[in-house]
Amino acid sequence: MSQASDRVYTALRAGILDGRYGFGDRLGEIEVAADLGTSRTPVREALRRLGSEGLVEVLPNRGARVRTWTAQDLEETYELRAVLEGLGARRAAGQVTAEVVDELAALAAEMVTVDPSLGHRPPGDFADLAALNARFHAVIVGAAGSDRLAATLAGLVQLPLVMRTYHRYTPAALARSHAHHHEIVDALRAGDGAWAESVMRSHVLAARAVLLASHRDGATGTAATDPEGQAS
Amino acid sequence: MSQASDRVYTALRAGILDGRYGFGDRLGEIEVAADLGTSRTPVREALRRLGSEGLVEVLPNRGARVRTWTAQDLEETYELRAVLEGLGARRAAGQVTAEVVDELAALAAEMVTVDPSLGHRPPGDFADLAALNARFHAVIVGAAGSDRLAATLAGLVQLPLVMRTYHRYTPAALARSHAHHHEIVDALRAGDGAWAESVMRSHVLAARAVLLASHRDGATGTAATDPEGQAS
DNA sequence: GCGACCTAGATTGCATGCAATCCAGCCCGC
DNA sequence: GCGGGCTGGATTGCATGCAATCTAGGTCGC
Repeated sequence: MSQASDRVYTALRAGILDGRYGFGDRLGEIEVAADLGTSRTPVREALRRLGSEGLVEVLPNRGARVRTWTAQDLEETYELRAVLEGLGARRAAGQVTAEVVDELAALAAEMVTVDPSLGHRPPGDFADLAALNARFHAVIVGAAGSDRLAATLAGLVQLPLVMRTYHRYTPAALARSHAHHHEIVDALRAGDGAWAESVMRSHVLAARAVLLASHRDGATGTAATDPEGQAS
Repeated sequence: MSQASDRVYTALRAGILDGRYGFGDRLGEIEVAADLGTSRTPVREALRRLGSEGLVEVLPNRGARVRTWTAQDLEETYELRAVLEGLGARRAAGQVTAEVVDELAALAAEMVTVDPSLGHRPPGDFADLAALNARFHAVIVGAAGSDRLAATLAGLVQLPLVMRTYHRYTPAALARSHAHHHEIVDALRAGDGAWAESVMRSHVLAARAVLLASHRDGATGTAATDPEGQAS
């Protein structure tokens, strides 16, 4: 992490995710290097890395730009996540420990207590909810015990982060999301892989529906001033 | 492709897949650069790229080495492929054209005619079979029409290539593989997504069983002198 | 007036020099 | 004899110079 290359990667990634760099913005090597006080070499490496993760597109001899997302990109990504997170939940159900289930139950419960739509936070303040949700999903993927699955998913979760997903949820959709979380915990505690997989798939596909609906309503998803707020 | 970085990437990838570089071999930047007649910069880029695809592991300040595969790596990778290629088959069933189905049928038929175990090729000559099989799967993924799925799978198919999979198939397993191919074609022609998905999953999981069995029998999978021969 | 060509500036891609880090072997002390 | 520390060699990581490529603007011809 003291490596310059990693610093540049982290900085660029954060800049894209919180909207400092908007969709389609050019990322010139010289410009970025100057901004971050380093040389072009680590910047090149970071850009290639971000390119392989799908956050930026690099054109030969023409530099890199922040990738723009179409409705189809959203749909494909969430379809993949539904399948892969479903697989993760199924695997987790077969080997998760009681301690981890308890942790997940605590996370699910806490998410309800920080839901702005339920009056526990100022309206629009989804920061805590998003963080807890991310952790909830991360714990399940971890409990699946497949490094390969975790790595594959890591390359897909990037996209939702820039969309400030939670801001698009209606209170009803949020309530459904909470219900899903609790149901997933129950399925895992029961050791029922098929159940856990099924609920997880529903959970992700429901998130996809929310995003697609809001996408159709003209919200282009240009990440604005708000760093957090991704869901599912 | 005239780009030096791409040339190095292709050369290294080929070298790993056909066993010129064995599992665990060190890939020094200077050494590789000298071998390929270029400088260290494009070599570095190629190594990072191969690292993100899982073919080599790069350790900070310690260089890159060809990744070694455990039984668990095999299992996880094939589990992911089963799910993802199943998804691809399901999507393809809903939108594939008659022309593409005909092409797949032709590929499936031709695979039978080049099967060494059926006496149509010298024993052990799986080159044509492997090439046709790769094309068969690629056509289906293409027919699924999801760039994101194709990209995700591309990062997973790397592994089987080094294992010379087909050499481990028994004649009975090969016959089953052919039967799967024909059944997938039938399911696609019928537009039956659930059927196509199910058969494709069986197909990949059967391949996993072959690999795992042969892995247990002490075959470490160190790709030897034979460039081709991957299956499913 | 419009379009193709050409040139200039800028940017990426590659090569190479230098500093930081790591590993192996050796030496010294116990 | 054995273990810890240290030093030398080698290798990676970063910085920077140079060549190749691309884009933009203008100019010339029609």
